Amino acid sequence: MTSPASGRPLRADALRNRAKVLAAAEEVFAVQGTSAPTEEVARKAGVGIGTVFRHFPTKESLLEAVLVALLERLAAEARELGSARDAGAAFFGFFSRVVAQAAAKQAVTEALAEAGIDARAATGSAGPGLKAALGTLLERAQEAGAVRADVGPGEVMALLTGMSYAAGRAGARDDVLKIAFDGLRPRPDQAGTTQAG
Amino acid sequence: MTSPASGRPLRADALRNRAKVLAAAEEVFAVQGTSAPTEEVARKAGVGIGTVFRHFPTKESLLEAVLVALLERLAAEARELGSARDAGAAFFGFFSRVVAQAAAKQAVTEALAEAGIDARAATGSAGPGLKAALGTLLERAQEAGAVRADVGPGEVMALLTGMSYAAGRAGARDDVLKIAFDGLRPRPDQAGTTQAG
DNA sequence: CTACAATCGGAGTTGCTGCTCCGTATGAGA
DNA sequence: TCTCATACGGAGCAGCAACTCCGATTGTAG
Repeated sequence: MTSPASGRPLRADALRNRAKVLAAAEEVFAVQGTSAPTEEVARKAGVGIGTVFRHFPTKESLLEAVLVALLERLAAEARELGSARDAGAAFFGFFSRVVAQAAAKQAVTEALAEAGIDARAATGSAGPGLKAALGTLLERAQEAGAVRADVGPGEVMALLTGMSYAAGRAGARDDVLKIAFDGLRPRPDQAGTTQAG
Repeated sequence: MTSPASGRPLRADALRNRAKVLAAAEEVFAVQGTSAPTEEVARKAGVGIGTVFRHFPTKESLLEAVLVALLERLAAEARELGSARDAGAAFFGFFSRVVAQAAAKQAVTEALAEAGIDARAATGSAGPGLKAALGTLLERAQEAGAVRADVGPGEVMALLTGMSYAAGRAGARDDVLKIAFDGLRPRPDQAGTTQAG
């Protein structure tokens, strides 16, 4: 996505501006939330509004580009951890890192929420990417006996999304994560004593 | 809050309209989100916009009234369960019910998130009310041995908020709750094997 | 260096939404 | 029933933010 769908490559300055806009958007949306005005992004990037809208024809497309970038970065991180020695530590560590990022950047939580809604066209490619990478991490952790066997990637994504939201809004980061992690670990004794109604 | 702060009571029709507006607002915000236009609320209530703004001088005050109502209803429900025979079932059941409501009404999640941020002036009275009622439920469940002893109301509120968000956005309601509940139960063996960094 | 197409900047347009204002309608006390 | 303060309705105002347009600028091929 560094050249237009049609024909020739972007001019050098256009490419530079595109990157500046994307970086500025990420920061602005992280700090002020995704409802921040587009003009703010333009100002931060040091370009005119027209330039922002030329590269991203709607605000939604700009937002999507930012979310996709965030998701891809997370997915890449997850993939790197896929070959770690301690699968349990890799899984829980990644989980923690995502939540920590979400606490700092509200946009991360939104990205996760959108990624969870698979049928969604937006972030369509990056969402599954993260989910797949997370799935690998999860499987290895389960094989290593660090995570209970009866949970799938979908539940982990949902839990991750929820914890990210809680970390950003309510306080108590680590204490709540501790509860979630204990819930994810294998239960030593009884197999299923759950009343969820 | 059924009569104006100043002097005499509301006229009968005014009282009726106030209730209609509040009910309509709750439904509209639940279905369309809290950014739904005020005019939509007026339409649903069958009154003019002027009437909405007379009873609630700003949109924020209308939203606050809705959230307070939701929180108070939840708090009342929690208080009723406070004397149930099975303290564990009462606690987990209440938790489930709140999450189920949040899945249906986006506004509930927002109410919880605001209630979690204590210093907030809005919903200032209802937030602590829910937290206190939840705290009682939690304590009794802990005394009954149904919930681990090392968690407080703050963590439970945060977990509740996160689960509510996840229920509304990502799928997987019961499965994720099951994980959270297992995390809340006492661990039979080791006391604290948690790596949260 | 020149020519020109690609790109830029930002004032202006458009549409939406919170909120106000005031003429009209109505509940309630006398 | 009569009176009038209370309350109503909804057109209109104000501000904001997404998006467009075009004259000015700039990268780059020849």
